[in-house]
Amino acid sequence: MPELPEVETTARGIAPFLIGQQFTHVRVHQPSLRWPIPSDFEQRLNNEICVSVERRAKYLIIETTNTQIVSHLGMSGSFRLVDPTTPLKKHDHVQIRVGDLELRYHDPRRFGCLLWCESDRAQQLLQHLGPEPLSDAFNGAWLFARSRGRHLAVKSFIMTNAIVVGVGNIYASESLFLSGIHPQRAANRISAVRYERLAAEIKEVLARAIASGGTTLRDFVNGQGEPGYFQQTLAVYGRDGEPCRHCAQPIQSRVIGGRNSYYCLTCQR
DNA sequence: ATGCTAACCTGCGCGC
DNA sequence: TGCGCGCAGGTTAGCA
Repeated sequence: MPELPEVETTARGIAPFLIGQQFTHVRVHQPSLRWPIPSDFEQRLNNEICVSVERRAKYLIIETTNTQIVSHLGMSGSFRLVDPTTPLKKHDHVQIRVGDLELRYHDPRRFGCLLWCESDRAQQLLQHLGPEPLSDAFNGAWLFARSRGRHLAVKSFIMTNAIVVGVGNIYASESLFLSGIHPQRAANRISAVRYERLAAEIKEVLARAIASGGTTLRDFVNGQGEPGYFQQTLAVYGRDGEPCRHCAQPIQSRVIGGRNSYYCLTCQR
């Protein structure tokens, strides 16, 4: 599930309950994620005081007095705060007591990770990340400059983390629809003006999704339900064969860069 | 360098 | 009801 808005919502949701608190009763039940949870995770994290919880790209950075954790939720990961007496669910891989609550990392597909920030692996993951989509460093001029000489489909281009972070499969389709750009168009065959529009739509759609996800923060405490943004009306994603909300022509779908992609043949060129 | 594919895993929904 | 198949929000490794 996690696209950038969900990671941001997670960070904002858990931060107030973690910051200033001591981590105790740290337990790892299943270390084999995308990369193994370090063997000293329990021992080294136990009794640490949480200092901050931040998001970078789709990574969560949890800082304590003496160390720093980098976590990615992969395709199916989530952090939830629950009452410590709540029975463990299948695929609850890590539990950390935080005051009166317990933080649990849950990840059925195990594509996520929990790493020490200073590890070679974590540094490798973080070092080539492009600008944050909601920052001023990300704009149409940046996309235009970086796309010269690139022949790949624009959808694959904006999903490349070295270009811009946090644009996942859902919001790539959505932002291209909103900017009237065909997802298959070669990245270097799009004008500066159209990239200006695309950058603006990426910011807009992500900001809206974060605002909508932010309405369900309490879900992180009682551990129920999914963030609300996912219920928002999507213009094209997953609407294969349904009428375009703009022109009523059926929404098309095809695989681009190995990912299913949705678009309107009439509205997107 | 660029760009494409396979791979990592489990769960779910669908057709039979 | 059960079973097999295809597909799923991400990202890296490896190969042309």
